[in-house]
Amino acid sequence: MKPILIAGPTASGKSGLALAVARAFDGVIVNADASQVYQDLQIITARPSHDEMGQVPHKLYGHVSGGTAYSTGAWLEDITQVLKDLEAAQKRAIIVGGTGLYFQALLNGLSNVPKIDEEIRAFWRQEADRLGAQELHKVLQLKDPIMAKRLNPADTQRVVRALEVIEGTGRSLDLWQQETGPALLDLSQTVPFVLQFEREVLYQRIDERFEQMVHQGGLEEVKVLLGHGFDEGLPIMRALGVPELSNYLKGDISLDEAIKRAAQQTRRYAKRQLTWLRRNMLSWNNVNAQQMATESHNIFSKIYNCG
RNA sequence: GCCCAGGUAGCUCAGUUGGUAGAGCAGCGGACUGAAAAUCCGCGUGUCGGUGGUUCGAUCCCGCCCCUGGGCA
Repeated sequence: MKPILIAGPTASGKSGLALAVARAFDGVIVNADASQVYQDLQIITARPSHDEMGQVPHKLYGHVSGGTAYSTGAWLEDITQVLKDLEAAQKRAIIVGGTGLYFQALLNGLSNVPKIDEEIRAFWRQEADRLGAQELHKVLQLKDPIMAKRLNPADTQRVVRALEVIEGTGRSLDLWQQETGPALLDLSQTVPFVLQFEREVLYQRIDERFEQMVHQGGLEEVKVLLGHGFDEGLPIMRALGVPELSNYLKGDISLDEAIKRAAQQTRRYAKRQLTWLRRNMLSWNNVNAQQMATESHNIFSKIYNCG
C-alpha cells in the first residue's frame, strides 16, 4: 500500500482532496505543513476543522505547543513514527501539505546533524540581533569559511544555522550535508500528486479566504495567541497573518490594512511555493485543482492502478 | 455646445529645451539540507489615447478626432 502524497500551493484545496481520498481508501491523513502543527493556530493556518478531523483520522496537526520552535528534523522524527504505526495497522498514509522542505527531507533525506544544544542556538540568535547580518557573516568566515562562502551574508537564518552547527558539533555544516542519510520514502514507492491552479484564480482565492478567516475567528485566535506572550522570533509568531493582525490589535494599522498586507504576504508565499513545486515536483502527477470534480475520478483510478 | 485640466508600466505619477522613457507600489523569475507560512537573490514588464502634419528623426511641436475629470451654459 503505497503512501499518497499531496502537495500544492496554499489555498489550492489540498485538505479537501485529502479528505476525499482518505474516505475512499480508508486512509489516515498526515500533515506536511509547517504551520499547521501548532495547536494555538487553527483558523488562520487553515488547519482542518474539528469536525473534519473527526471524520477521518489526522496525524501531526496541532500537536505542538506554540512556545516550541518546531523544525524539519522534529517533523521527520514524528512522521517516521507515524508511518511505522500506520504500516503496522495496515492503514494507508495520505501525506498532505505545502512545505517543500518537509517533502524534500522525507524523499531525499536530511543531513544527520546531532541535536544542537539549546543554549548554543539561543546564543547565535542573540548574536545575530546584536551584530547584524554583515558582522555575523564575518564571524562565520572565521569559524567556517566554506559555509561562509556558500551563504549570502544577508541570509541571517542560514548563517545562524551554520554557526550553531560548527560550534555545536565542531564540524562544518557543509560536511554534514555531504553525508545526508537515506530517505524515509522513495518517491517511486508513493503515489504523488501536485495541485495546479491558474495564478490569478489562486490569488483571488487567497484574498477571499484570508478575509473569511479573519472574520470567522481568526482575529480572536491571534488575540489569544498574543496573550501568551511568546517570543516574537518563534515560528508561530511569524505564521502568515500573525504579524499583520498583531499590528492591528496593537493599534498600529487598520483592520483593512492588516488584511490587505496579510493577503499579499500569502500571495508571495504561494509564489515561492510554486517555484519550489516547479523545480522539485515536476515528475509528480499534476492535478488541475480548478476542475476537481472531473479530476477526482482520474486521481482515484491512478491510486487503484498504482497500488 | 463652449472653456479649462489631463490621457505615459497592472495602479499612482515623473520625464524627455525633439534622438522610442523611469520611480514607488503591485507583479514576475530564481535559490533553498533541522525555526521553511522562514530566509535570501535577481528583473521594468510600455503601440507614451488615436490619426494626419512639420522634421533626418515625434511620446514631446502643430491640426483634427476620441476618452476622463472640473467649470460655464
